[in-house]
Amino acid sequence: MTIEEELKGRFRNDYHKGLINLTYTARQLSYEFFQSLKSHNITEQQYNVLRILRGFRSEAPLCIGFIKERMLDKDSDVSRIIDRLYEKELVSREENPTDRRLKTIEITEKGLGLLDRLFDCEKKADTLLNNLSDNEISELNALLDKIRG
Amino acid sequence: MTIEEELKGRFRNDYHKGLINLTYTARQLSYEFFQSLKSHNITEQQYNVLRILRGFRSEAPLCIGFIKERMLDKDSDVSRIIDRLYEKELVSREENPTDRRLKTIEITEKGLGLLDRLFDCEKKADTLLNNLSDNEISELNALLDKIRG
DNA sequence: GGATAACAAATGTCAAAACCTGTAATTAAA
DNA sequence: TTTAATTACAGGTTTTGACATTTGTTATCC
Repeated sequence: MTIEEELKGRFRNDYHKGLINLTYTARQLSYEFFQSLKSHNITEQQYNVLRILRGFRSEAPLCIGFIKERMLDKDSDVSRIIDRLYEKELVSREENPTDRRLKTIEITEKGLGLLDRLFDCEKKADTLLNNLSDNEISELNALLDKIRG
Repeated sequence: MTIEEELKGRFRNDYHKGLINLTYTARQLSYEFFQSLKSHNITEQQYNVLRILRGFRSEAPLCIGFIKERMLDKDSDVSRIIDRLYEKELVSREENPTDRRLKTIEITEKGLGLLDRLFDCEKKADTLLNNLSDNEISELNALLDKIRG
């Protein structure tokens, strides 16, 4: 395994190793999932926007700035990502009547359907952590929560 | 913290949460580091290639395919990333005399110097895990190693 | 009320990169 | 020798990040 090669004994300390280890493990695990997005004709950023739109539906109406704040990459060009989702009819976009500077973005039924079809891919991704026991998973989550403070 | 909002109680199970938690935490941590690359006029992928070139110098000569295998994104267009590094004189590129299908890529002194200057950024990144004690870091590394099998 | 600032989104422009297809050169295998 | 496989690279499209500017709208100040 090529990651292992590089992870072998090249670290200043455990903290250094921890950071690299975290990065590599996370990317390795999500790689397969992100690959599966391709066959559904959707990109990683477009998926992230859809996920945000679904996850925060209870806080509607959602505007572009709200989505932007929640993207991991703060400089992402959400206006144009929405453009592409709109063309695929995965989101709707309307003027907010109470503040016409804002646009109200919603995930459509078609968008929800796509996320549902991706659910199988997501579930398969869960099994990537099967090497850990229930206790170990809880430990991992506790440690990660603590990292973020 | 917006990640926290989204991490709140929307998971099928701890394994699901573990995967998302891992992904988000890793991206959050590396975000700052990759931002610092910008001021050094180098992109994330270009940094990854340079790091591979330095890390595996003992296994020279390194060809493009070798680098490609070790990139986290297996579909990355290493030929053209090398093009850009070559233009900046951060790598050299020569024909491999024993197999002329291959190109021998090496990091230059200028490239090594750039990585050295990035060392401060890397050290600063180590401190991102300071919320964890020595013991907790060891635990984390052990868990991550176990995930990858 | 009217000028002005603040704001949200869209738009323009460029570079980096993923992705796809294909091709040329070279080597390996039949 | 002919055929197949390998390796790098080129052309082209699309997405995205990065940064600046513009447009329309709302809020604020006098």
